[in-house]
Formats: sequence, structure tokens, C-alpha cells
Amino acid sequence: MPPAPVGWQSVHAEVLRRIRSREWLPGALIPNETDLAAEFGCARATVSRALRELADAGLLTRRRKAGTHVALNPVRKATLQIPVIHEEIEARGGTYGYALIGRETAQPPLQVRSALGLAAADPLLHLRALHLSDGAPYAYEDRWVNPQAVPALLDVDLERVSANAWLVRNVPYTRGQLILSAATADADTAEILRCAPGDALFLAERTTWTGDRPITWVRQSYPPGHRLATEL
Amino acid sequence: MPPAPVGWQSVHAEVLRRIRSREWLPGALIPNETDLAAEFGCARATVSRALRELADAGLLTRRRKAGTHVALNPVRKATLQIPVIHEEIEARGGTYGYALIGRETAQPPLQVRSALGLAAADPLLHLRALHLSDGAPYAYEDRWVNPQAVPALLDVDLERVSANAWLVRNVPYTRGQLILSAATADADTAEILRCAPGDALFLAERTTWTGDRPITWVRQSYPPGHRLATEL
DNA sequence: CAGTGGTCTAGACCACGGT
DNA sequence: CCGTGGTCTAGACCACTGT
Repeated sequence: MPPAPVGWQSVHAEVLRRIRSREWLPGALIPNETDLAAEFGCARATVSRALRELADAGLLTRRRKAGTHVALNPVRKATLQIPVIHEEIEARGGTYGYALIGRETAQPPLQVRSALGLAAADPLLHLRALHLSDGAPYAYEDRWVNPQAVPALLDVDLERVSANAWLVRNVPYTRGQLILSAATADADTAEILRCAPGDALFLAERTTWTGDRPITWVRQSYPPGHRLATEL
Repeated sequence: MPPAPVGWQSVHAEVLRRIRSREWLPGALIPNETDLAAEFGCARATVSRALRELADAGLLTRRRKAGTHVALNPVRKATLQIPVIHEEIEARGGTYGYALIGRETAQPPLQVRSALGLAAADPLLHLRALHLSDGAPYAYEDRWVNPQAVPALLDVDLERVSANAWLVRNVPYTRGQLILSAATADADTAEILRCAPGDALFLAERTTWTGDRPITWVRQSYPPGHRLATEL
């Protein structure tokens, strides 16, 4: 019988086991790639692949010459999926609805200007919309779009297609920022979301650029009870 | 002069450029690894590495025999860093402080029992603590620990070392869940965080297991103004 | 069945950064 | 300086899956 096949996943699993079992303590130097390859009976590239994955996951720290150490503070990384709301709702089994509340060209407030890095007070396209799940308010969306970066959006029938969906498909971004926070509902927002003024809303603010050209700033407000969950 | 050196990063960059420039449209089939390797003048493994990174990032969809396609919905993934609060505060330039508010053994509420998957009403260690930045309340922590999974924690001087820090260093977890949400502050929490009752708090609830054995459930409440930011 | 991605190998050279 | 990780190569075999 030949020896059990050694793949990078089995090396990954074994190293992970040694870390979790505290056989290799936090901060400890582990054997170098060549030695591990000899021990596991595989090529160095295979060990390299396994250790790279563990380093990406934050469990190992790797430096040339210094070697590979077990991370002192296993960085807890959580990967959030930020789906298009349309799909987020249908994934939960709801029926998606969309209502455009307002569409105008206006001067953005300071918060939006600074987030987008716009110095001049150029007017932006201001869109307000409500996403619905089974007819009930799901999220209120307050969006500012730079028309210079997305001239074609002006010709889109935003009553039928949400700006969200259209932008995702038509304007690739190269950089984006996401900020999560909480805030109490003001009277207007409460009415739109059909909750009480003062209720705690979950906010997700996204800013996106292509290169150094700002595309859009959007704040989605979720009514009480909304949860954003992820596995660690 | 030899041709410019081709590394997987340059292949990555060029493929990314073609996707963003819409040279390769969403849904389109792109050339296979062998052809791309020939085009770029490098080994197939180099192309493979580049395409794998892009697939991991959600920009490409790869299936054997079907080939590699540009993703229709570039999944917007956000990787959140969940640091130990101690470091989170010091990274912002603040001085960390910690105060234990309560420590008792008690029956957990239903929410905690179900999150941990505990059927029997075994008593858990209940810890309440306040994290401070420069003396000001930074986050209120409500934690329930399964003493059967972590007997050694009973001997730790929790006045000096936060349970958070101790657990991170001493109890590796194999599975965890993170839930982010918003809620209004009740009277007790408001007093602890020195904010007004009814203020919107940002909540982060974490549940962790080793194997199928529950370790701890913790809810950290952040006062108004707290933001969790990440790059996309 | 056959095309494509997924992986392994053995060897090589290079870049970084402790010593 | 020189050990260590980072990467590339050319070739090979395998696993999955659409046809």
C-alpha cells in the first residue's frame, strides 16, 4: 500500500491541529518549509501553499529569514457578504419590491461631499428609495451619485430598475469603503420605514470610486430587528 | 533586453483591467489557462494562481470543463477585522482601561441558551465588564461562559485580565458566529455607558465553539457614534 | 468521452531582512 | 552574509463535469 496521498489541504489540517491543540504555542517558531516538506513527505511548494492559507487567515505570521511563527493574536476575520438587496430579500424567501421616493439634482450635504472627496460644490443626483420585502419596508436608501462619473444613469428609468442594481452591473468600482453604525430614526425616516421615531436603525454606508473618481455614496437604513450575520 | 518579468501579480492586474474595462463582459467566457499562459509568456501555474485569487475575490467563476467566466454579480465581500478591544483602542491612540462590573454564576436567559445550543439549564459564568478608552466608556460587555469548556477561567483574576483577552490567548475556537445589529439603550446600559436611555447602540454578538462544545456568548454594546469601517 | 481547472513535483532563482 | 519565504517553470497526473 502506497503512503496516503499528501495534498496541501492535509498539511493545512495538520498544522491547524497543532496550533489548536497548543502543540505549537502562540508566538512559537515552527519548522521551516523545507523541514516540514521532509516530514510530510511532499514538495516544498505544497507546504508553502498550506502555510500561506493559514497566514492569510491570520493564524501564522511569516517573515523571510525570521521564519514562520504562530500568531500571538489570531486576528478574527469575518467576511461579510454584501449582496444586492434584491437578492438579499429573495434569499430569505421574500418577494422584492422597490419604490422610488425622490429624485432630484442638488447640492450634497457636507458629510457626503467629504466622503466622496469632492471639494467643489458640484450638484449631484440625489435618489431616495425604499426596498420592500413582501410589501413591508425592508431598507431605506439615501443615495448621491456623481453624474460626471455615470452619465448614462440619467437615462435609466429608475422607477423600474433600482440604482443599486444598475450600478452594480454597469459601473465597476476599483475602491470602496463600508461603514456600519447605529442611529436613532428621525421623524421622516421613521414614517418611511413604518417604525417609531427614536427606534434604533442599523446603518450601512458605502462609498465607491473608480480610480480616483467618486461614483456614489449611499446609506441604507434598516429598521429595528435587522441583523447582519457571518461565520468566523 | 529580455521581456519584462511576468509574475502572477501582473497577470492578476491585467485580467482585472480587462474585467473593469469591460473588455471581458460579465458572464463572458475567458480563455483557458493554457492559452492565457501562452499569451502572457509564462507557466500555466502562474496564470492559475492569478485566476484563483480573482475567483476568491468573487470576480471570476471557475468550473472544470465549463471554463472561467467573468462573474455576473461581483460579490461584494468585506473582510472585517475583529480585534481584541484592548488593541482596537490602542490602535486609535487611546489608553485602555477595564472595569469588571459583575461576576456571578447564574442561569442564562433563553437567548443565550439557544445561541449556545444548550438544552439543559446548566448554570453559566456571567461576566459584565466595561472597556474604557482614556477613561471614557468605550464598550459594555455582557458575557456568558460555559465553565465546563473552560474550567481554568474560574481561577483567573478577572479584575486584572479581561475575559476577552484571556480567552483569545488560551481557548482556541473552531467555529464562531458574529451578529451585528442595533438597539436602543435601556436605563442600566445607558448609565454604564454614560449615554442617554433610548440612544442607538451598535451591538456585536459573538458565539464560539470548540468542535461542538460551546465556549462563550458575548454581546458588546457600543455607545452612539461608534463605527465599524472596512475597505471593499 | 474529452476539455478544463486543480494540484503535485523537483529544481531553480530571487528578495527580504536578521545577524 | 546567508537563511528563509516567495515565486516561477515545465511537465505530469488527476478530478470534475458538460456534451
